[in-house]
Amino acid sequence: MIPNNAVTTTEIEPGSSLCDGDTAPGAAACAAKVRVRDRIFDTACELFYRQGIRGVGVDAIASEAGTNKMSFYRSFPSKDELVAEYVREAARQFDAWWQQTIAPHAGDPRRQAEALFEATVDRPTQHCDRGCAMANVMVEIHEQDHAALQVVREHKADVRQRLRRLAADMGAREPEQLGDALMLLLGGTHQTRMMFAANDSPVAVAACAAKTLIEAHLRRG
Amino acid sequence: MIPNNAVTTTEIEPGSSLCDGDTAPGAAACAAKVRVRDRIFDTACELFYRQGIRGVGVDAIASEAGTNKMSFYRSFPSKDELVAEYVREAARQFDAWWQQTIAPHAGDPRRQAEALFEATVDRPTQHCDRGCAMANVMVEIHEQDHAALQVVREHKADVRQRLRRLAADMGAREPEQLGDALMLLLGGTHQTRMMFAANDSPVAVAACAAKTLIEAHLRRG
DNA sequence: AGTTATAGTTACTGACCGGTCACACCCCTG
DNA sequence: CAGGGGTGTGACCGGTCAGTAACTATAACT
Repeated sequence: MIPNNAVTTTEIEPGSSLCDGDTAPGAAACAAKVRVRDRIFDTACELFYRQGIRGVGVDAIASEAGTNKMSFYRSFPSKDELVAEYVREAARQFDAWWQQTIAPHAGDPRRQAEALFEATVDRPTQHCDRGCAMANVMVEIHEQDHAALQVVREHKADVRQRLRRLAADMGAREPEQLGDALMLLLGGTHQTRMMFAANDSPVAVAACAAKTLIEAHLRRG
Repeated sequence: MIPNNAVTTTEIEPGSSLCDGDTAPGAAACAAKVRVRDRIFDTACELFYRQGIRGVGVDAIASEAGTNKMSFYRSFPSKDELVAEYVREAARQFDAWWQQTIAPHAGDPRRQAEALFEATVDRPTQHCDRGCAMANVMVEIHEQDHAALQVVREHKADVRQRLRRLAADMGAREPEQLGDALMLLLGGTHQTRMMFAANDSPVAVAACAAKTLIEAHLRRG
């Protein structure tokens, strides 16, 4: 219903009389609208992650965001669409994290892969650890044709390709195999983070295990 | 409320006049009760796994089991207790699977560990693949004091210990590290199974990755 | 025959959920 | 000042949920 990055419900074409140009007539109202929508969305993302999709209702989201249900439904056509948007946002954040983690080691794919696992292990425990948001959505939604699930599947396939490419770039003889192994390890790291206290968790060895896998695949490569 | 393996709501002590002895007066009725309770429980386990805890109501469970809600509440004190029992059953089934997979390779812990991963990869896709039942419960329930969650945490800690012991028995120099790495890999395998089609899934390399990790830890051990 | 325990049926409660309607409010703009 | 768009408010609808009550039916045992 709503496009991926919906801004307002009003028409905003280039050259429109609203929300463009420097003086931006109506900019205040438009910004306020955006602010409300974003407030709702940010709140929803946090609640969805912490309490699960089905564990939080639109009423709770709205009131937690300091507004009400009607304002919610003025910004989002349905809860299902909000969930889909939540997953897209999670994918965007993952992409940003990935690029940011990779960047310092440009040209060294092996270090890049290792850095990804190190960053996963050392990930700050800001919000309570609930594992991978995508995977959790996959668990909670059992309607196989839900829009959010398609996003999750695409994202996971994308991550798989990235890891395979990393493996290929570092010169592994069987890059698909190494990439997939790292994929399993990464998924397991996120999943396991959910179940153990941070101070004594198998997660601690994730980076080490990744290095071992990489080393083994390069040794005979 | 109800003990783990509740049989009936009536008093059944040794020497009671009901449901004991060889001729077993009342055995038919007792068996029928057990049958109903088990029918409900089996149905609940399957529905919980396939559609998630929150995705299926007690009414659906009861009618799918060919009975009704009242019979459900005569066998289980609440849905939450049923969920806890479901998790315990999942743990029991996991234990049985583990022992059965381990048994043919008694005395060879390395082969045992490898067999566990091979069995995980080759696990028949009987019911739709929804990953690890325990992990899914962990995702779906956000009340941290829920009885089911404690069972999950204990089970995961138990599996961790088993893998660490396997690693130690096979002579790894750092058994905790290898055991934990295998733990991550195993969790990731279950999680990843959910997201990819069986004919082209990273899951295929799980056993191979496990062997690589073991090999690396034994080589320098 | 009468007792007893188990099971099926219907209807109900109270709470919550997703979603909508109607109306009042406020603030900006013309 | 008048108008209008975005926002807050409360009531409401239809549906689902967990859980309960009361009655009936069916056996089997005494």
